[in-house]
Amino acid sequence: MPAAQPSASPDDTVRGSTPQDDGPGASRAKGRPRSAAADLAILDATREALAELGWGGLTMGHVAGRAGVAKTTLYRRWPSKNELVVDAVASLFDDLVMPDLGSLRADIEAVVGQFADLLARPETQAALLALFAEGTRDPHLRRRIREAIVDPQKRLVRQGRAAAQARGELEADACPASAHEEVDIIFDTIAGTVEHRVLVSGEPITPEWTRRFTDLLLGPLTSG
Amino acid sequence: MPAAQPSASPDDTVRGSTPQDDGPGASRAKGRPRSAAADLAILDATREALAELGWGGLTMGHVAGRAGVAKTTLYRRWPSKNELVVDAVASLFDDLVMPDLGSLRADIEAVVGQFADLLARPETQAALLALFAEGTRDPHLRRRIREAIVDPQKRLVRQGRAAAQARGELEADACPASAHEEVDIIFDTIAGTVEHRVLVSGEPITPEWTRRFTDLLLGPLTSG
DNA sequence: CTGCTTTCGCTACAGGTCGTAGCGTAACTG
DNA sequence: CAGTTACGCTACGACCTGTAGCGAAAGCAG
Repeated sequence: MPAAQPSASPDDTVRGSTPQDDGPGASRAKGRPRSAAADLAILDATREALAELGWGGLTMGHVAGRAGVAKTTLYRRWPSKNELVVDAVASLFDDLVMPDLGSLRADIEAVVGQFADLLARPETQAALLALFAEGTRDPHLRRRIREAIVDPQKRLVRQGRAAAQARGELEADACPASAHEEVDIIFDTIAGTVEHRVLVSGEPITPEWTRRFTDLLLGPLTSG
Repeated sequence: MPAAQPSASPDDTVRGSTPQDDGPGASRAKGRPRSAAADLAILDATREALAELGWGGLTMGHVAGRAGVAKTTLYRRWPSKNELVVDAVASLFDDLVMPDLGSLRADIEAVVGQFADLLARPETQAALLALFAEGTRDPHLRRRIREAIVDPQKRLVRQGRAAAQARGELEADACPASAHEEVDIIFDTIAGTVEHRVLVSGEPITPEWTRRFTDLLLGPLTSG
């Protein structure tokens, strides 16, 4: 087990979505630069392998071969399979958008539908729960997952609430702290429920199901 | 609690949790019987190893050594790590009970609290999401997980609804099919949300959070 | 008691993955 | 040009998997 920093690499990539995300002014232009094409090839190969072979079938050697890179090149950028998959999957979640369709119900149903479609993709299915599982044992990885995948999507809840408040469907926030808690609860509820329905129960998200689930969410929001 | 039954039935099936569940008509009681003590030792060792080393650190060889059994004995009963862990973890979920505290709100909050406590245990944390992840790629395993772990807990929702209906807090079910869908939605919502909060967001289930989450659930249930 | 059957613990094995090290070469900078 | 870094390749020890073979043990039928 990698007890300590395994990478003596000069840049410890513990942040943004791209491994060689050299910050502004980070004068990293001394030797041969890392190939950006290799990054894309590796991330693409990771998503493909994820969809084809699943989490358990994905190996660093396979990804390297498929991407046309040496295995050592892979390890030079990502210290482990977990971190690699976080970056490979994170971008998929950026396609989610808050549509603003004119009513809170329509907005919720639209977002639930988008999330269901995302969870129907084999890459996502193979990676998401496995990453979450690894994250329960590795606080650093969990933080990375939250920063790259989970937390950015909370914008959807905030945008939806703001739109509904502008329409008068929801009251304005009493205090910021309470609003923050509310956003967290709504987010955990939508994300957790849809994930459980699709990935654990293994049953599809139908329009009928979405309608009933939205009924559940809308009750307290609209009544008080 | 498989008390050593000296009776004729050598295979006291505990809801199919017995390893390598030979179907009906399987010839038994011919040669040397399998050691029941070994089963218990293996399942205990599995839970211990899960808590100590996590899902990734758990290996068949390690479990065998810790249980004082040969590795071949382990493979003779469970074909893979996944199936072993299903059985090792399933029993933990049987402790959940529906208390019937006199109000639907109190009942929900109590069950959420129990589930949160269960998810706080390291064995559960290490195993649950990893099993779910494996289940997304293996329909047979997913079915086993549902039968052994997930579906049995839906009784809690049914019992809670029945008690609330007896109290007059909820209307009687219109039609059985609709009631079944309702139970599924409630279950996926409670299980998924609490799991997401604890295992993904990594934040604790406080009484305050439980109260707000119950508000969310209670809205539509009580209003109609 | 004597076979028959099955399980048990042990050892060994081939196959695969991990993560690292070493090498010579390629690319880019000052 | 020298200096620095990335690259592809090969090889390696360590580990886990799942199976096979062996002799011994534990039951049951006669």
